[in-house]
Amino acid sequence: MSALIQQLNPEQHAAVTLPTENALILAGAGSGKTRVLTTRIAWLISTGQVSPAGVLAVTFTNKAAKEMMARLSAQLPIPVRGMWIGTFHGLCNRFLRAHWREAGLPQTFQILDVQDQLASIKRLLKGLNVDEERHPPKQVQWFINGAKEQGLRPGDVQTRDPQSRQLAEIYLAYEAQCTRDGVADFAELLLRSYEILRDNPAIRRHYRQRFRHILVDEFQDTNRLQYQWLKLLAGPEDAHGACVFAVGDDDQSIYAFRGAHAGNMDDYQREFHVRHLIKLERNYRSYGHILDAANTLIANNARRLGKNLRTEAGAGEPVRVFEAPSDYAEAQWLVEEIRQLLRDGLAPSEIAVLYRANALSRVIEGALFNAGLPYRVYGGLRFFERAEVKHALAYLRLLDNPQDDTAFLRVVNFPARGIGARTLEQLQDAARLRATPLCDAVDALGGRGAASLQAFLDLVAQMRFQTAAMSLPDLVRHVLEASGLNAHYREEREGQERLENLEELVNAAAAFVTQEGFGLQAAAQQRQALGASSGAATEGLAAFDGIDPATGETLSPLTAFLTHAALEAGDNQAQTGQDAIQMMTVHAAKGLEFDAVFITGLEEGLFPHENALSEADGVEEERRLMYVAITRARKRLYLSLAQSRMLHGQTRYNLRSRFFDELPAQSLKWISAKQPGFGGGFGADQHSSWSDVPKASVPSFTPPAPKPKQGLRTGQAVFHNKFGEGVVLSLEGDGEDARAQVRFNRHGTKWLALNIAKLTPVS
DNA sequence: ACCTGGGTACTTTTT
DNA sequence: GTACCCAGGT
Repeated sequence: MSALIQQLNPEQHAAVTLPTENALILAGAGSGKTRVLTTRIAWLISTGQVSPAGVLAVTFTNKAAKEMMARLSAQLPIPVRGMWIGTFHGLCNRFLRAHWREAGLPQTFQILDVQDQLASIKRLLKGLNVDEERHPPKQVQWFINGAKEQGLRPGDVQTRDPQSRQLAEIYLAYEAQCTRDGVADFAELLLRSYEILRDNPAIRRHYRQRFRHILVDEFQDTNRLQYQWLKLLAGPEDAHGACVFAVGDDDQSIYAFRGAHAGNMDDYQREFHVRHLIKLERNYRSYGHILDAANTLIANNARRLGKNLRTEAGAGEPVRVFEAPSDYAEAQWLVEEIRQLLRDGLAPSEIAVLYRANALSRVIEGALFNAGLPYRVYGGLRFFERAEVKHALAYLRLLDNPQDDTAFLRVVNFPARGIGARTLEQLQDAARLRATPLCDAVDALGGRGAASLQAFLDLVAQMRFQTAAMSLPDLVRHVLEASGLNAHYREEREGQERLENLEELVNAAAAFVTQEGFGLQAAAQQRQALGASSGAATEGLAAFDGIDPATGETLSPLTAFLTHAALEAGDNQAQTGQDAIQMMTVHAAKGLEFDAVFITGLEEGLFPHENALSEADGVEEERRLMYVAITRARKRLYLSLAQSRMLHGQTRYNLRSRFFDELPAQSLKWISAKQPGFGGGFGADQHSSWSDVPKASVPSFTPPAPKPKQGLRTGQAVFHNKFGEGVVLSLEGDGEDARAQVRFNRHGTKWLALNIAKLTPVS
């Protein structure tokens, strides 16, 4: 332990060994934030100031929580699994599983993700006969989540005008529907936990006595409700209050659009009487020019707590800037620069291409693909959000809770079993009339529809019976077969990938069982090791995940797995297993670092984004976003922009981003190609040929060059492979070594390596 | 049950 | 440009 402490720099050391009082650590990018957090916990425990059970550490992402647990278990010889380390939602879920009675939830309540919630709202609006023009489901969803994140129930919502009055009514009906279904949405997990703590003195007292130290990661990202929750949990400073250790960086606050309130940092300092504000300003990540760029840029923001990153690593290479005539040329330049970096020995995964909006990835992806460079695009659907996986999960949810109408409607007729829209409408009417879940209204119907519905219920009941004694992976496999999902996708032409995902779901279930160490024995051992249960939990309060305080029963593996699926949506792309160039939005890059970083599309309207210009503090948030992007780079940073770019179906001519005027000229090197446009090679010598493009020059509008004619054009060829038949949209290269963008159906395109001889020209 | 055409939106996103 | 949703037709 003392060795760990000694490795810290003076700032970090001061933070880790702070006395027991509320503190705020202003942790700059790359300043060893996670290290300080985990070492603080390790220090507190190893010096006997707190037991592992007395620590609560909260993060925003599962990734951060896992990272913290991994590092902590490397530092301390204690089982970390049972500690209260997790995301806000994960910890609140754990809390609600223990106090499901007080929460008024079924013990096996399921969690609605964003998709489920929207489906639930759509169903509700139909039932209420609400005009979807007047109240678009998305807006209703936004309203409800917004209200919950401010701690407001339907009765607390301001209802001055008819519009908001109706929204409040919908909110009320939505709550009733969730209760009937036995489900909770994400915001509900937090709000209900908050309310239990607020309204139940015994529970509040228990947790306040238990958690002596509360540590918060990414504090600048907390929303109002999360802050109030922390305040309630910590309790008053004088009496039995916990000690709060908040770590954050106001300059990296980029989530205001989803309710993050960086002002919580000011409130926290005031309301928690913070005496020690420690700044971690020594950066261990980037070279000097990169940090100079970051520091100079962010200094343009008015309201800051104030911080300046420094390094002892030297100045390094200047930041390279490239202004391309078009988005296409920008991508070509990118390819050449990346090739050079790879020649220099950089691993592909150490190169990141960042952009402000996902739409910008397309051109770049095309260029990388055609160049034969391996890449991975982050974003899009995550594993547990895929349609086929959601279908499977819906069956699993029905096993657990037949009243889950969202799950019911999702699969009642999938795979198709002759239950039409009219039958379902009748069923929903009947259920509404009786105020029961759909499964309890089937007997109200007659005719063929009723028989089909009954057959569905029987199917689910049969699955429940058959799987009762099965292990979780076996259960999942059985449901995939018995439900007909596997058969359905085996039949389908393009079902191969979906089948693989379903198989992956079985693997995920198996991995989950292994990881969680299911069974009472493991849980009991964990409790014992932490020395938590006997003392505090004798009050009848559970200490651990999924343990019913009254009966001591653990959650079933199935319920736990479903919770896991909702709370942790998984990776957003199948692992290629290949070392690949990383492509992602700037938001997605937060918390990551790479040897070389490209920030693309640095144009007015794009970055800063035009929508942000009209919002209060919008430009400041964009600037913070740019700050985050810059500070991702360790060794090399590239900035690029295009004078013209195809966006929303039309060519736009954007001006150079204002951020260039806010960067230190001495840290930038403007480069340009000898032959801008197409066909001009951006050879290796380009990298040393700096041009003298003056920084403030107005970009000249080069008319977009015609796209080079390369092989066949859109719709002129058909391609066959295992995916089926597809239309070639664009083609590069020749012979057996061609690459093409192929559209296989009306839903999306794929880039493929193919042999031109295999193409069938369209007559 | 499946296909097709029209209409629309389109910044960022974790849980 | 294009991705997605929904309505209405086959």
